Amino acid sequence: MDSPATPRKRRKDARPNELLAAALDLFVEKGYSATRLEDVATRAGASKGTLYLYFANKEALFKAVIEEGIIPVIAENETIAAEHTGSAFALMERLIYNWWEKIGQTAYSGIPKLMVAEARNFPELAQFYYEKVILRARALGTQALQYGMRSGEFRTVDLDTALDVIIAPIIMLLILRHSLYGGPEHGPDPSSYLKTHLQLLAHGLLKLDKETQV
Amino acid sequence: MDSPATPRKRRKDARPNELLAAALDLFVEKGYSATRLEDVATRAGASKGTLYLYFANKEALFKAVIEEGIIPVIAENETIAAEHTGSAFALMERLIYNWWEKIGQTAYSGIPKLMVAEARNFPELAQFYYEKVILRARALGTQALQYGMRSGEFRTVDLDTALDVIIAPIIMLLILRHSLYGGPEHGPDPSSYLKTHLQLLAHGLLKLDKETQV
Amino acid sequence: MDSPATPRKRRKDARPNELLAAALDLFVEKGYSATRLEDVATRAGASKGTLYLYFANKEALFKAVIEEGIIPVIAENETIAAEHTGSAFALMERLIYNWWEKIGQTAYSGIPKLMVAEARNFPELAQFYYEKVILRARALGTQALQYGMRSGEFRTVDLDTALDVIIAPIIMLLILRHSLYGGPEHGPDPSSYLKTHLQLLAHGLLKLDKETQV
Amino acid sequence: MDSPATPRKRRKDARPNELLAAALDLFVEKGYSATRLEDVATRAGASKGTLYLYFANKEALFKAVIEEGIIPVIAENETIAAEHTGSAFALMERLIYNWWEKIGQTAYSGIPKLMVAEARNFPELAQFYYEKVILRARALGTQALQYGMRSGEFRTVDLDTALDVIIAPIIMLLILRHSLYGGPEHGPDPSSYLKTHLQLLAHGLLKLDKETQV
DNA sequence: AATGAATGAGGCTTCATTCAT
DNA sequence: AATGAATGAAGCCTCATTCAT
Repeated sequence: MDSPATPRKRRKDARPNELLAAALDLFVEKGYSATRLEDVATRAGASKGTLYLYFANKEALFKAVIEEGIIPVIAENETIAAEHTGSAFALMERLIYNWWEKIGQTAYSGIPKLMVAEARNFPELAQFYYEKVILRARALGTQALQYGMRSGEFRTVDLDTALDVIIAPIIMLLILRHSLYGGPEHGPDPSSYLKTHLQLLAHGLLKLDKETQV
Repeated sequence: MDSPATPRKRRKDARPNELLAAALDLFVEKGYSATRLEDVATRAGASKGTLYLYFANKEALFKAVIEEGIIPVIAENETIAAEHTGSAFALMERLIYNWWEKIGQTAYSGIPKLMVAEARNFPELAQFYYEKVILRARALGTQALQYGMRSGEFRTVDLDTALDVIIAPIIMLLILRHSLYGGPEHGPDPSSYLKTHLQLLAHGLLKLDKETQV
Repeated sequence: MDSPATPRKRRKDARPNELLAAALDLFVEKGYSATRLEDVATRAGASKGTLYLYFANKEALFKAVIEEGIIPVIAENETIAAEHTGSAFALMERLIYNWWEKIGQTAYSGIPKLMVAEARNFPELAQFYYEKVILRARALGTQALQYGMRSGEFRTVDLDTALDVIIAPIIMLLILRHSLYGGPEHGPDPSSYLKTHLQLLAHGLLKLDKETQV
Repeated sequence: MDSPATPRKRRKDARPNELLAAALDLFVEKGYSATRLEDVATRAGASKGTLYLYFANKEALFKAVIEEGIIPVIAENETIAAEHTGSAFALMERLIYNWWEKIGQTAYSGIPKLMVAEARNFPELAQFYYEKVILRARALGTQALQYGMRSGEFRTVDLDTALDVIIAPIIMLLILRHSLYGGPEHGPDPSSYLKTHLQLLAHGLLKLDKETQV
């Protein structure tokens, strides 16, 4: 009944997403600098010129990739945190596992490594990522830590530093899988890595009388 | 007899080191790809041609930087481990602090970030770094963990994964200081960061009855 | 009977003129080469494709602009010359002032500069303009000069050269207003410029005993 | 005895001038925009990259052309004016003829047309040319006119406008030879054109009782 | 041992023109 | 009659590497 849009029209609507998907793949594989826009276009089945119909330049393309793929997950986590009832540690687990599912297990997992790699040479991108992603993500972590400290569930720790130390292994896992270990299929096994990390955290963060929790 | 070399001779011998120092600075600041050999030469007070007298190409220059600066520290840590007497945790601390002193507080601190950033695009470099640096460094960590587990000081953990989780925040600290936080003078404060990390580790790794240790 | 065309019909007929008007504006502002057809279409409220319905290509569009705007003024001046009675100098004044009014005070004033700027790179356009505009305009000037010389009103001068020297400041006025002086609203004041020019001409061309004329 | 520099050295010293000469030719032939730097290099017997050893970019190359070729002539005319003794009209003639000889009869004669053609699209170049060339050249003309008016040799005229009208045919002569007339070898004959212009000027500018002069 | 001039492949971006709808 | 998505050739500029001196 509702005959699908004409092929032509379908194509048009799909193009930006096809380009974004191709861009994500290549940015993750090669990094920002080394990704050639022609390759992005070709992988999306388009020509160089077509890409410029949808994105003003390389930088805009990259920002769009972030905007489409990373920021919605941050927003999701904000909702999770807002609606959470239960222990602070459980909240941290949920935030970490949701992030892992939506970012860590997808091609987006390569973005943090990319940012780390190119931030110094592309301050504009670094600024964008810092404001739109890092600040919002850290705010969530801070929230969870404060919640746990106030409720007496966690020991008292320095917020910023503890957050750094908690986040580091997670980011590092992403980074390793996309750099020295040569592709997400190699490197440490994520699920045991995360379990180990959370276990160490449980022992490290929780007060002694809660030692029995995992 | 032991008369110092003539100034001329001194100069000549110094050239490669001047070039290596300049290369280190620029590699760390810009990354491998974005570092221009002309800038390296200029910073060393030499000409582009001269650089090619001492190093076959960009890759050889980079490998020489690693060879001169990183590998000796690994060797030092191997000696520390071999000669260590005392608790396993104390050994881990010594290894970590020596690494921090010799790498973390020098320009070499930028190398891990660089490797992480460019490994995928320069497999030859990645291979070199993996074999000469990563494998040897991990062997040391494995050693310390095994030692602690055998002696009953540490809980039983999966060696590789635990090592990953232990190393991650240290590497991450280096990485952050050289990327998103825009220079080693920014980012988390290293000493409290490391202290926090070791503290969490102490709680996470040590068996319960040792909980009183720091 | 003479019912006005339907709005639809009106619109349709207006399209080419809207496109020509937009093209004139942009050609004058940017020059031929630097004018983007997409901008022309957009300014006319149409799409790029539509433009190609009415004009085979950029060149055809440009020729149409000339055909619509410049050539009719030449034709007008031919009528003025044919019907003129009075002094030769008065004829020259009328031709110059009519040109000034119809071309110099409109967006068409930018065309001579454009032609001068691009003639070498677009010989086809140069040829067109030379035949359709320059030759016909010069013929009029020649006519007026001959008329004045035959009647004894003007000194004897070399026709072609005198014509060049007479025309030059007028064209130059147009050119300046569209180039270095950055827009028709700047540059020399046209009316005093033209008056000065005609005054110098009067003194230069007229025989001594007519010195009292302006 | 003084053996010539080595061919290599010779080459090196000559390169910038060879490039400037090639650039002048092509800028004059094609205009600024349409000149391809690769063509400039090729014409100078060099490669694209070599050009960038000497000039930072297209703009710098163009400015260097002006700096080398036009500005010295302005300076020369400033000296002529400063040292002139004789009639104001004679000074104007000397300035015009020197300009004609050094600019009008060389490839530099194409520069004014280029500037007129591209000023709007390259404001940076326009600014440069206006300040370094136009203002200085006009100052000279103003000087000569004032001198003649003060001495009673010239009628009283509005300085700026008169200057415009006097300069226009000269610039126009250059322009025509480089645009519609398709090359400096065509167009009006310069010497009779200039003579005619000066003659009209003499009649137009000089007071009546000097009418006998040429 | 040292220089630095020269090269040319490679990447981002623009825009006239085409054509399926 | 109108659209606007798509193409791809072309131009500016960078930089690792070579080599004559």
